[in-house]
Amino acid sequence: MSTIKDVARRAGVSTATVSYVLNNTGTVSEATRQRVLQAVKELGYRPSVIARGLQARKSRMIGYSWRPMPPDQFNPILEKFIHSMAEAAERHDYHVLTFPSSIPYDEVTIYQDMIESGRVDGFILPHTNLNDRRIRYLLDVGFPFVAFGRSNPDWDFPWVDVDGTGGMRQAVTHLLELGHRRIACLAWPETSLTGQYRLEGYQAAMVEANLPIDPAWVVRTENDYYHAYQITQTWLALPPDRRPTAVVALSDLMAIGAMNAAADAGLKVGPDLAVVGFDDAPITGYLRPPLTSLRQPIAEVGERAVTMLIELVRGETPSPAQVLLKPRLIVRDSTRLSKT
Amino acid sequence: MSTIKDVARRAGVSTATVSYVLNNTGTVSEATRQRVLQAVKELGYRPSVIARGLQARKSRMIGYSWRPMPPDQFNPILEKFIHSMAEAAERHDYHVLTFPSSIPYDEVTIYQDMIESGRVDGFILPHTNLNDRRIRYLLDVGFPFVAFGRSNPDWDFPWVDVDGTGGMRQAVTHLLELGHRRIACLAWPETSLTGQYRLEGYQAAMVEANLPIDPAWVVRTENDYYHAYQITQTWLALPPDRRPTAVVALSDLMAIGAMNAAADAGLKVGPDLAVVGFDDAPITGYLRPPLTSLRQPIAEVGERAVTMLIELVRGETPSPAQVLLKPRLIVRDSTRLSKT
DNA sequence: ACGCATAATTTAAACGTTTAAGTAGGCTTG
DNA sequence: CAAGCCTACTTAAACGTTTAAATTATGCGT
Repeated sequence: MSTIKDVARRAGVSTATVSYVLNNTGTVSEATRQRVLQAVKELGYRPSVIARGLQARKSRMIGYSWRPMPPDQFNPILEKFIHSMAEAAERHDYHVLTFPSSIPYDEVTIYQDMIESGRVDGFILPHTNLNDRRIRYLLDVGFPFVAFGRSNPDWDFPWVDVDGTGGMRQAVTHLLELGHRRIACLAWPETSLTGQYRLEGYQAAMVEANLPIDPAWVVRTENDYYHAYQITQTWLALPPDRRPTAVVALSDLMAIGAMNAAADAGLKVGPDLAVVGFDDAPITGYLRPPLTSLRQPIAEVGERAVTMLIELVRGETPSPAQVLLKPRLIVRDSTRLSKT
Repeated sequence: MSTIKDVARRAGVSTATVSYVLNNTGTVSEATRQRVLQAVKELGYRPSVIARGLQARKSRMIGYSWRPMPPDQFNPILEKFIHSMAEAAERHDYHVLTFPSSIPYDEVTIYQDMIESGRVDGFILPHTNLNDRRIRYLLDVGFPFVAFGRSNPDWDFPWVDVDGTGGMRQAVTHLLELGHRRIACLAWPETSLTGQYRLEGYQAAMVEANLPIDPAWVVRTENDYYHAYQITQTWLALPPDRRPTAVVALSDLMAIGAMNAAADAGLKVGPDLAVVGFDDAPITGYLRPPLTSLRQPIAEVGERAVTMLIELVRGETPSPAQVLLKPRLIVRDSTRLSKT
């Protein structure tokens, strides 16, 4: 593996000149520039990113850590997200370092480790929440990061998020147009900010349509298939005038629970009970019936987050520093009335 | 951020001594050792991994690139795999660098880039095949890697793989025990080595049971839902004495295609047509009926591959250099005879 | 008290870059 | 034609470690 010294020797110049040519800095005559480039080509020289990193005190690495899913759940967005981040990063000669957030550790320790050892120049933070300790820590130490998700309104930090409120509003509006009036919502615990935004969208759409929300129609639970299944069962057991004809779920996993509960009760999902999910996981289209769901623009989230982060690392101020993207409702048979 | 010089100054020693203490090399008196450690603690000093990397000409990074899935398909193992690799790596102070294998590029170029810029010390290679150009290249340049999957038998390189042959044999044996005699197989094109191994397991189990394989029962196709759906339809249209009563698929995605084709034909999956998948994706348990599938020990694959790779990077020779792990058949209702 | 072996520590070079500061030489300018 | 100014380079220090080699301190046997 050849170094800048080898190139300099072969081109008959100093290493400084080579460096200037490679970085398009300094003033170099066209003749020497060509000689240097020739030498680079002949030797197949590639600058060492580590040596560059030492000099610049930058690693050109972006750290990304996600919460591992329990084995029976799926992470519908991880692959696309990492992929889009890595691609965007590569365009700027950055790379993505994935590290696990093992449970035993204090959540913040790993981030601290990564910073202090100089492994990464910045972070993308997924799964944010109110009073997120990682955000608080990174703000305190002034280390660059961009969050995928929001947090406390009085914390000023850069984020990209998907508009859960708008998404749920779309979903409910869609159901209203189909004639549904009694719409239930499989929600998340109050501790989830993301869940809160989504729930608000449901509520807002119902209020705007002047429809009452029966308290029984909103149930908060962990993101879990069986909970969703059971809750749907209780809904189906309500008296006819209170029984929901449609369910919007905060995730595809819960939507599947609702679908299966309905099917097991002898109902036809779609005509008898409409179901909408959130995330548009790749399998949704293969379910029976295929599930209507809200597709998040994951690739765009990853791309914009990384772009913003690189600006931050360079000392620039990304503008806008907060980006809210719209999800798109993918309509499938789980919200179609006609019996297929 | 303090450096080794700061520590040396504070402890009243040279930087060399600090380095010896930190790495447990050289001979340092207990008194100075304590003084150094004290200084380290007081300053919150952490060695710069970049500076270390420059000196050692090592990045302590493991590169991992995977083929992105088409949007309508899912990668059932990616999350677990990256997670297990990252955890194993961290135990040895290594980290995982994920990079996309963008289509436009020549497949090998990206690996070359990573090597020549000194980004990574080794690779984990997923999705191997016969005459795999990445393997050939890495062998030629002598760069450390461990493959997840096998390749040409006459190429000697370290790999970890899941025993597809044994897995399919398990699946078929399970079906035989349930009384099935006409078993079909949704296979992959001949170009897929993994597919070849799995298919051989199916064939071997049938032969051992002295059962004839009707040529119509083995259909090779790309890993695709719709193909699987259509092929199953043609099977169901066969005359009763040739119509399969069970289907083993080389992936969950194709198994789902088979299940849906059967359901749409008015058959009950399980009693009327048994279906077995491969991968045990997290959703399989939530399908109707839940899908019997072969679970790959992904976490162990990741862990062992990384351990082997780190040995290689250190110049050691991992033993064994080839590891074949058994998948486990998870039996669910898609292969149960009783009508639920 | 001396020489010697060994233990403890320091010096300085090296890893592969970048870049501030310095230096020639040619060109303009009054 | 000297003073100054570009242009096109080079020199050398710096980034934060490790480590071979050199140096100094310590203890031991006689």
